[in-house]
Amino acid sequence: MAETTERRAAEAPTSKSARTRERILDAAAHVLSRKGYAGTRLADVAAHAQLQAPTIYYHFASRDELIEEVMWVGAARVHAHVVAELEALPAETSPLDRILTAVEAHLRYELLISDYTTASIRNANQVPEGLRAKAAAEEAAYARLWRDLFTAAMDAGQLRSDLDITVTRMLLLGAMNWAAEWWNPRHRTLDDLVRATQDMVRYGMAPATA
Amino acid sequence: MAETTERRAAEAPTSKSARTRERILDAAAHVLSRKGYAGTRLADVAAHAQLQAPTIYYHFASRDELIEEVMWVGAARVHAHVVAELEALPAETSPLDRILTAVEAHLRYELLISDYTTASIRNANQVPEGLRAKAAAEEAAYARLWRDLFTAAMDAGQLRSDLDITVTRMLLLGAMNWAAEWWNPRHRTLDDLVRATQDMVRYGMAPATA
DNA sequence: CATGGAATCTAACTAGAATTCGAAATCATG
DNA sequence: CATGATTTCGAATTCTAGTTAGATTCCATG
Repeated sequence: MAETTERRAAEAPTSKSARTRERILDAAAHVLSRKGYAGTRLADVAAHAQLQAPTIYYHFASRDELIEEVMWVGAARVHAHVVAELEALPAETSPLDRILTAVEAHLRYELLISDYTTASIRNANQVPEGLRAKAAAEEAAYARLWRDLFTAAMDAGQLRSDLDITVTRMLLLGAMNWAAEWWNPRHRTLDDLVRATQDMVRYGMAPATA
Repeated sequence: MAETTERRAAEAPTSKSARTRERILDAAAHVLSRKGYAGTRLADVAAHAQLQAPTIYYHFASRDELIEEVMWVGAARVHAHVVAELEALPAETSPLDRILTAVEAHLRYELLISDYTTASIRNANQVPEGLRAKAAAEEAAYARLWRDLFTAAMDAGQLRSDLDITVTRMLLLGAMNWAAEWWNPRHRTLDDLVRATQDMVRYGMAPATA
């Protein structure tokens, strides 16, 4: 987490214009993640960013361009975060442990840090094709990362040999993405959620003897 | 205006009015599942139902009432389908096998049979509060069904004793719900998806020996 | 075949929201 | 403090889409 703060500090916008632009993007991510593509009103975004709607046009060419950037940034930031966490691991870390680390990184970023991620996740299928190009490319790269993690674990014999790693990978990502719809920090700590997800990966639900 | 208080919606439509009403509902479910709440245009719904937009008002009082019914029907129908499949099981079926049956029933209904289910799933968090009451009540009842399935399996010793059944249940439902976002019958059969999901429940990903 | 209710249509109204434009306010700098 | 550039705003424009009203077509029945 200190790492994230550091990275954010490094990317901290300097000029006033850049800071306002970032505030608008943040507000758009917030609204987009809750109201969906068609339901995102520039007036709402402006209110969250504490300015008037027309001001947005000084920083973005159009509503669609603003949304396109939110979607793209959302996908790019989880990806970068997970990559960073994986690279921080000791070189000898086993493939299965790398998957468990990726699980934790994905959940933490999605649920704690970023409205962008939930915005891009929830609207992946609602946004018009034209706006999806950059985001889709990022998502494809992120999917490759996960595919490689699973392939490595399978090659190392750390996964059931009859496991359908393509389907299972999507099921796992789905379980994590959906957590944004129901997880409530008042009912369960994020630590508990992370642990339950990792246990699910390792052990399933049934006792080992079954 | 046709009687709006009518309850038996899923049965075979008799009158011409009832059939048209059903066609509009089907079209609304289709559009809603793809465009989201705010993106659902009555003109699109009308086009899918092969009629003009104002005709919808002969069968529904407003756009919101139409959408409310789609959301409610969506939740109610999966629930009813899963219940029916469970009741068809022999009385001596083990709690774990009942969970696996529910998994299969949920996936098949969601992915094969019903646009309503995906519509209600995808829009649960986007629809305004006022429209969510009936759907939310249905979803709560459905959640209780799953909770009872898990509790029974835990009591029977068919789940790991340290399993967090609340979180795990939501992870499982999330994995299944998310499948609507990515599952493509051209890449994987539904049978394969069902099997992979059930295996995930039973065995997790790692080999039993690990 | 006539008739009246049921069902659907076309045309018009209206509200909301993206966008544009020119004025006003703010800010950096000499 | 003055001035020009940067940034923000209020007002006006335009387009979209829900809704209403009234006319028209469909259809069962005597």
